[in-house]
Amino acid sequence: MRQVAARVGIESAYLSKIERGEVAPPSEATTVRLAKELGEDPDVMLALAGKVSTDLQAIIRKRPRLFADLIRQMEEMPDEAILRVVREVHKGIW
Amino acid sequence: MRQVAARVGIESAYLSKIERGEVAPPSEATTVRLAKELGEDPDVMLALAGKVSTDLQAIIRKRPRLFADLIRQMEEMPDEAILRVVREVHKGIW
DNA sequence: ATAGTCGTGTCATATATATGACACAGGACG
DNA sequence: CGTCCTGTGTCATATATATGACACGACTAT
Repeated sequence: MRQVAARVGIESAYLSKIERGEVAPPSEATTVRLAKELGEDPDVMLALAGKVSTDLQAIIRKRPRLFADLIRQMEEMPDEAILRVVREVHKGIW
Repeated sequence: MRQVAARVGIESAYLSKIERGEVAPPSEATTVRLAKELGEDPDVMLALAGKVSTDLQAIIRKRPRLFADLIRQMEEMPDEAILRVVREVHKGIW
């Protein structure tokens, strides 16, 4: 634990508390470094920490109405359907 | 100003500072109440305040990878293309 | 047994976030 | 001219956020 903490750049005591949920989840930067160290997806890790990465937020804020509508509409769609959209979009069909 | 402030539930002095950017943008709740009072779109208002509404964030956090990919891919798409997706999705094609 | 390692409890902040309270200077208005 | 309203400057917090420092009891390996 001390080694992971050192690599992440935080105190081991702090890491211990984080793991056991004794303290609030760490800042975005710390969470991301931790995710990398543990080989986890940063976005997933941030979600577990109850956060959404600021770069995603920045994208949304550039066109709030558009993205707000899109995301709210997709709330109830099954994963599979969203994945299709992602792939279609990726192929540059739009 | 005092009337708007009163309806929004904040001090007029505070509202004054908010308008002139002398203080950081208010909390999400206050920003939304202000938006409603001024007849603005809450999502747009929040965007101006540098925020993204927590309900959108909650939707994203439920499926972080999916939405993270989707949003990042749409970053460079023109408004029009995103609008098409929104409408298609709305029609229940997916 | 003892020295080192491990996770963890306790205490202390430092910085940000979000807002209230109050008083005051300038102009409008009767 | 005095009153009243308007926006604003100053000061004060209260609560959250994010983390460090240190010491201690349990265990492990020599």
